Amino acid sequence: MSTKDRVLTEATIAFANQGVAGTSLDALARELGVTKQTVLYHFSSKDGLIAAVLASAAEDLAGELQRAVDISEPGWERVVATVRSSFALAVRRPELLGVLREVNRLGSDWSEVVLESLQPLIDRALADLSAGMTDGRFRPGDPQMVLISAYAVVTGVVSDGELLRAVG
Amino acid sequence: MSTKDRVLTEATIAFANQGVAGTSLDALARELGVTKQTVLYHFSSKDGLIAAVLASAAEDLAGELQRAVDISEPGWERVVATVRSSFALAVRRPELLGVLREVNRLGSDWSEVVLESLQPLIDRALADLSAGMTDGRFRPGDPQMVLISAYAVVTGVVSDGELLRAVG
DNA sequence: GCTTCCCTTTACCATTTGGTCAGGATAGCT
DNA sequence: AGCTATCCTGACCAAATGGTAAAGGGAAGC
Repeated sequence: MSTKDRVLTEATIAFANQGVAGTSLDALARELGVTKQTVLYHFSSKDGLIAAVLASAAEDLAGELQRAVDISEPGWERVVATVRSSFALAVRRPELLGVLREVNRLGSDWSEVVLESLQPLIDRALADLSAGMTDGRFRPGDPQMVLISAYAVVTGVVSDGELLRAVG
Repeated sequence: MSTKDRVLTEATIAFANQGVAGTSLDALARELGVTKQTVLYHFSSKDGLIAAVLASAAEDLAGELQRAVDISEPGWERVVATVRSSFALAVRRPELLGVLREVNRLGSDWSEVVLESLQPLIDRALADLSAGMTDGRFRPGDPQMVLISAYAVVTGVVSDGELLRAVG
């Protein structure tokens, strides 16, 4: 793996675990066994690195979810497949969801980078849920609330480890 | 309100919004119209401030939830009252849940400070859920998973504003 | 051989960080 | 009046922060 890619993946993990503000370029570089200037060579600034991390994380996330949608039939089966795949992804690559959460405190300028990849998936999920509810395949309810709850539960289970311990 | 209390409440909000690492003592003091040394006078170090914020937030949270539990009858009514009160609290003082989330990246040393106040409530909720499930008042399921999901949804709805916008 | 391009490092820099130390203001007590 | 305790600030510090400038090293092309 190229140094640039190693920086990207390590930065994603660090941003998810310690937060963007809690991750210094020095610490990140040290973790990789390079100097901070190497990081700044590949990503011209910390903001540049953030943008790259967000874009790649969103793309990965969207890609994996899209695959789960594509291999399943519409209806309930697709819902199950998507949820199952989301949990599997959350276990395999928790940093993707961690980084997604970090977007909230970076502000709306940054969220655009992420939503560019995710918005189509969100819209499609809402449409599918809505359709399934009207023709009686799903229990009626607010599709937006269902989606938000699903997202919150998945990310919560994978990201809120400390509080999870308290519950058991 | 005393300066010390003002620092505490402002620090809670700042920690919840920008994260602990993203909140400098200088910025916090500037927000309050005092100098950093004033902050360090009341809380001898940043770690001391963190500890105070966590303790007070956990206590507030536990107190408000406890009240909701106490004024309602056991059973389904209590579940509804607790959920309703949680949402109301999350809207009124979102920083309490934000700070709770921040504990996850501070590490297990810090979570002890928080859990000291919250563990009794968690245990009681688990016991009540479990009892209600066995005697048929609630739909059977995993009490721990129910509690975690409820927590995740409430905090997610209140803290993940940016992603919420994408859903609508 | 030499040059060129890509990658990485060493050497700096200005600013910000958490934190210390020595005061100063103000109120209450004797 | 003096004295003390409480609260707050200015000056300062070492370390860490994001970032720049220059230079070395190695492989490929000529």
